[in-house]
Amino acid sequence: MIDSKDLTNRYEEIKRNIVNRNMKVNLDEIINLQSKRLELLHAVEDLRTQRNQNALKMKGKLDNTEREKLLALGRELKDKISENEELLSNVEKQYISGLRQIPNYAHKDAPVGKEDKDNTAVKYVGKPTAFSFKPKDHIQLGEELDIMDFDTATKVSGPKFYYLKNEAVLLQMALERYALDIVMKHGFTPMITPDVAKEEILEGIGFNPRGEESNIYTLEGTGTALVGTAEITLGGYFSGKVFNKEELPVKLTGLSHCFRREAGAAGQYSKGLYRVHQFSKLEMFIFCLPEESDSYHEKLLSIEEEIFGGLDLPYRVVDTCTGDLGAPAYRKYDIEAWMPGRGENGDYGEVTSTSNCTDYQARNLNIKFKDSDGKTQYVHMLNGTAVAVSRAMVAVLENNQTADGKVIIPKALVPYMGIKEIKKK
RNA sequence: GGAGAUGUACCGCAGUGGUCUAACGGGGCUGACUCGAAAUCAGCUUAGGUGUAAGCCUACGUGGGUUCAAAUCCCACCAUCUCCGCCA
Repeated sequence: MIDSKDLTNRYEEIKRNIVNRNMKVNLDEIINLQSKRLELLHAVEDLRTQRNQNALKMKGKLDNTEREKLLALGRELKDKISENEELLSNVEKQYISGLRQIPNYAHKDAPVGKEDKDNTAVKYVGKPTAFSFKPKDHIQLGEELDIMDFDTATKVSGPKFYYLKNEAVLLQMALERYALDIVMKHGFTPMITPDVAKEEILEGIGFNPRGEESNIYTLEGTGTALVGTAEITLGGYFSGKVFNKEELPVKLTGLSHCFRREAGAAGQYSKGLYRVHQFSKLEMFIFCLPEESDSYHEKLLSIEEEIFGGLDLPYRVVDTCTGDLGAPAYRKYDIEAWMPGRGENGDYGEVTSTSNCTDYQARNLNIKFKDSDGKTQYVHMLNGTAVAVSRAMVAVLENNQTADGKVIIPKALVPYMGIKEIKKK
């Protein structure tokens, strides 16, 4: 969430930002709750002071009438306190949940727009792959090469699940290891993270585990959920932590499964491996000083480009518009790879995403650093995809197919796979 | 899953109803002594909220309860350790 003091200090800016992000938040009501909360807090604190002083008077020996008087007052205060505390806690809950609805500020250069159409392509690398034949999509390739099985997965697990077989298994592991080596080279600590997280962590990162809109699978009765990304477990890793200034930046990279409900997602653009309930992803995460987060964000993007560019795949970089940012993000870049089997004649499809969430998540998760003068401030937190295996696989297979139905393995992956091509059995 | 023990501030640990404003020790910081260091001595050293400020309020694993008053008593839960059972 944002700093509660900003509600009045930066009122106009917050209001404009909510509009730019195409969100509906009743800011005035939240401000109203804030002052109501403060009023009740003062009342409760005043009553507690009276209670404490009254109790203090009863320490020593007292005569009976005096004692009875103090006891009566104590009882009266006790009732008043619990009455007011209940009011306070109700108002507080509403206030906090309102405060959490307010999105992060947006970077001044983030394009203003309502939906993904308004995202700005800032860079093109390579040209859409040209074929002398009609290219197949990855689903057809996967079946013909006997490396994927969607139908059986639907029978066993339901729609939007998949089995990988044979070379696709090697390809998944090769992609993970290839990306891991690059990310480690940049000083990230490798981790394999839990695939389950507590709801308070999910919410701190900015995911809503509850409700129809939620993209998260909750584990009933446990207070936990399956993670949609290792961003959750990497970001939650330091919840409650106070860093010394010299300890920053901390750079982590985590490999995890990712589970997403994707309720209602269907159609041409979601087929096959592109949108699935479960996939594997290597995620990068940085905790840093506020003044450094913009430059680390650029750094995360450049690592993503190094990974994707290294596979010789055509892609573009997109600067995400305000309406498409997601509440915690201050700025977000996506890499969209060319996918020849997407849509009628091929299209770009998102393969990575990197966000600078500034102090928005840190305030929820209480992650700070101690300045040289001993003051504490919230850290800035950034995340970025190193490789989302299923989507990377779509791009690799579809771009590297040949007229005779084979797939040529990108040079960078050959050492990790031990083979140069995938052909029919 | 069963039995027992433990959970207190950066670390260790004391505290079984009211000066707990959380002792004591370690560590850290500042200063004195010293050419400098060690040793020694003195002082400081949890976080959040609220208030112009003095101050006040909150937090002793978490959540409830009892009481005029809870680190302390009661209930539930969580975590850690030891032993047993099961298990990749």
